[in-house]
Amino acid sequence: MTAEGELPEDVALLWGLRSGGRRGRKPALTVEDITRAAVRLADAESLAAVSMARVASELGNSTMALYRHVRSKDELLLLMSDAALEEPPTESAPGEWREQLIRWAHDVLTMIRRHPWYRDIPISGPPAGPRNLAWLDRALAALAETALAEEEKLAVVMGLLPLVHGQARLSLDLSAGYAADPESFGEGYARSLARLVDPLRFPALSRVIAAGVFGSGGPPGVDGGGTDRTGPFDELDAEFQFALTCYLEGVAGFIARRAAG
Amino acid sequence: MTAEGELPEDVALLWGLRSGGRRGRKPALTVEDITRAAVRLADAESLAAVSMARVASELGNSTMALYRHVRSKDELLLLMSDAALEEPPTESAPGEWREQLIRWAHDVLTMIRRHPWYRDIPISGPPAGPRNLAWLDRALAALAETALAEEEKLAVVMGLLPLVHGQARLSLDLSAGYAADPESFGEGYARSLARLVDPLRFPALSRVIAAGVFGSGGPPGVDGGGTDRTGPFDELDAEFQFALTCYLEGVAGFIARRAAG
DNA sequence: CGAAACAGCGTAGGACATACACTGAAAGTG
DNA sequence: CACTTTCAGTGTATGTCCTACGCTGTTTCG
Repeated sequence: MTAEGELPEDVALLWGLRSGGRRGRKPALTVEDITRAAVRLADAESLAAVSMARVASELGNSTMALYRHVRSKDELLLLMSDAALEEPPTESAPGEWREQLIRWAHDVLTMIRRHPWYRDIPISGPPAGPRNLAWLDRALAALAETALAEEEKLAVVMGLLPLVHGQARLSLDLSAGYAADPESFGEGYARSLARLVDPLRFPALSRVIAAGVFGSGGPPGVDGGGTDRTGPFDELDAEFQFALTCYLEGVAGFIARRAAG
Repeated sequence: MTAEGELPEDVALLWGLRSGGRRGRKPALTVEDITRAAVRLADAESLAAVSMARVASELGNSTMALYRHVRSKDELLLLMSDAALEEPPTESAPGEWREQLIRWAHDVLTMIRRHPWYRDIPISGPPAGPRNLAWLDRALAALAETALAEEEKLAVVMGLLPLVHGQARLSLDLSAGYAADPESFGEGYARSLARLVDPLRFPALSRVIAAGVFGSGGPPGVDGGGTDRTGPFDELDAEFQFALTCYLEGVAGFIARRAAG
């Protein structure tokens, strides 16, 4: 498609622009096939289940066949990280910038929750994959009508990103922990804390414990840790909602100041 | 110390309350030794370098000796995650709640940066380790004088946490990526983007690119990816500062409303 | 002095990523 | 059609990892 000029290897791979000669045996595998199989595996089990051998056998090929299409497992992970992001909705979202960003953050969050392994893939560089950039674009588009400079729009989005990712990671880790050992949450957890936390050493914390905050509302609502996780994350979602609202209120103040001065 | 009653295994381990008989051969290794050695290894190289074999040989023992003190590698990781957190400063911080929380967030951030592997350890449950709770206590203490209910104080802190952790992860991942391949940042990155990003498909994004935002201020300032990373993280720190300010401004509004109503 | 309890060690099994040399198929060239 | 080049997929081997299991030798209690 576009000339492949001098693009970095990784970027070319992400955009499907690996040159590829036209002589020799016809490939039976494509990069897309491999990525899809890996994503399916990760969705069904976990990122740990994604080994080159498993992916290859899932495709009915030998392990080493994959290395013709992918330089290393890290490259495969890179591909997976872009494939996990589904195409963002194209119709422009309704509402002013704040509602749009809230919507965006929730979309990202539920998307990550559909692919819980996403959080375990290390980010090795700035966003470069097509889907990743599509989501970035959508967030920036929400701020298009505001009085912010382009650089400031980016800063707002880049501030939002860790909030969403951090929230996703926290809630998913806790869900996984809860699924693995429900005993360490709720009641039992509260009792352990009460026993261990010395009111002299941890005054503020023990006041919170004494208020019984930890007792009832245990961990996030989890449907069982299965493959498709659309269940209620009410408790933590409320926290996320709160944090998001606070952040955006701060941004609103910033925008108002920009518009005025 | 405190009776070990019915504490969960993990919690007992974290608080150093593993029973341990007094008969038999004297232990040459303690859990603390093992944890310290593992942390030292992770600091010096990476979390991937922390294998049971490496840790054991670092201590001049055989691999399997460690399993007398630790049930699995996951338990060791759990111990490491609490050990990475240094004891928070005990003198109560000056200033009102907002300054204190900013200070707290920066302390946490620099602490994580001193132990970059911290972000790779999966969180398997609610905070239970002594140091972890100490930091939680300090954050809650900052809000002690405010008009918030105990539950709301916790919500404010729990909202702050993903922000800090997400920021830490993002900035460290990017630093690592930059150290591994500086070409994919700055100039080259901007040029790749300009070539790949179709203004029709990504209108908002290409406006940002056209504004030259990506060109100059590339990645975080990194001193080389070595062991001790106290170098300037200026670029991303500014972004973090911005996000933090926005969040806390929202919290301030919330507190004001609580105090009024 | 037994006997029980306990720390550390050696081995072995199963999993992993991947380097390397190989086989055989497709496409171009004469 | 024959021959060569280029490339896809395979098999083997190396070095790493975690950890289950059984053993040896030491310490302390009855």
